[in-house]
Amino acid sequence: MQQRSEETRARILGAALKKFSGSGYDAASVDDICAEAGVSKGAFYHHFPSKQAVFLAIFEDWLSSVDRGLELARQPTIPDTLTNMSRMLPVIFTQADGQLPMFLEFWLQASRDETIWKATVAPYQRYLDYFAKLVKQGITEGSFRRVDPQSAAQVIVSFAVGLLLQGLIAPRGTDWQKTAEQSMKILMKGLAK
Amino acid sequence: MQQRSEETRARILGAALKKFSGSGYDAASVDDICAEAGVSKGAFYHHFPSKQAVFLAIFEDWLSSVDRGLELARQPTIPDTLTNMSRMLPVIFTQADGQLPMFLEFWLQASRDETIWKATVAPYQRYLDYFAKLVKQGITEGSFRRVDPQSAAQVIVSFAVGLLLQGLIAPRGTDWQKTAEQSMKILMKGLAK
DNA sequence: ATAAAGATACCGACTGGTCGGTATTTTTCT
DNA sequence: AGAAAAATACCGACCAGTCGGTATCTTTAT
Repeated sequence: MQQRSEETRARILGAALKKFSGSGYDAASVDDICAEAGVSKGAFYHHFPSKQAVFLAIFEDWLSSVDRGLELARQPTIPDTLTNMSRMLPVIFTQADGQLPMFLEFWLQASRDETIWKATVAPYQRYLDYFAKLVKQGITEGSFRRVDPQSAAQVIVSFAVGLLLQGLIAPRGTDWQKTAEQSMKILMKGLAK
Repeated sequence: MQQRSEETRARILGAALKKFSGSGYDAASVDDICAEAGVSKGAFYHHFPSKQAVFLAIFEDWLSSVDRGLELARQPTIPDTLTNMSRMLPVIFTQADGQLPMFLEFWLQASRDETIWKATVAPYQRYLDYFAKLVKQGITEGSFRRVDPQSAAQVIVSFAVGLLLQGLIAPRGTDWQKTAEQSMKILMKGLAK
């Protein structure tokens, strides 16, 4: 069976995640990753056609986990759902820990690399639509006033992304739990009927 | 007179800006920058101690220009001031054009590099305080309800940063003028009395 | 059952090139 | 002349990806 093969592949992915997180995509060399994984360079290129491919694989895993998280946050009413989602942000801060810079770097490359751009824009659009749909539901259920769902979605995504970004360089022990909650309250008030 | 010297320095800065914008900090090599500037490597290292120093110089110039822009946006009332500032965003999109990725990359490095971190966190705090002060003024002037100024400032900054970030990968042809305005309207409503 | 044949997984030295930075020499300016 | 500015040549480290070859597992044929 390809038991060993699969374990090697997993080891490479794990090591790559660790290295990418710690030093960034560029700074993490394939040799580093191989060393971390306890695997030869040959094995690396046997399982993945390129360094970029490894990154893409990690990225897609992460997208799935976010999707799962979003679905898990669903509540009977839209405002409750959004509030619940805002509570996830601090969790992401700590859980994704050093992974944030990595995804930022990925985003960065997306603006320059055709391949990565395609892998990024699609999910981005998906999230935008996702939140637009949520807002629309919020309107029909009577929670929100009749705002433009697209714009509202953009505000929400901007806000989330901005908060994440600030998490990168925020000084010492900022209380993100409180910040996220307070912020979402303001946002919600702006949407509320 | 060190007229020529100053021109060389300016040429290096200009070329560095162009190259950093186009390909990013890492990808833009010192050789590239020198070639673009029509200057030798010796000249480069005569004027700047390192590649990073050049970046820092550019960054500080940029900060100054943002400061100037913010002051220029001031209006009699705080909501008008903020709305006015939101109108600046699309301008930044087009004017800063390819420069955005560069600053994003800078931000990224800030999370890993001690030197850069210091150069980033201070202005970041400054902007946070700046907007907190604006919000506080908005409250005392009676435009805003009694929100927590710190949180409100965080929302504003998050929102701005998030919008900028989205500008990087958004499908071309997005109407940022409208998006920014609509978004700010929602935000304002969330803060309004 | 088992040996031969074939496929898959893995190894690590090596390539061709890039990079930031330095040491040394030449030009320019006062 | 002599100092500042600029040009050139060079260094050592590093890096993504390649390649010839080996080990290990799976399939096939007797």
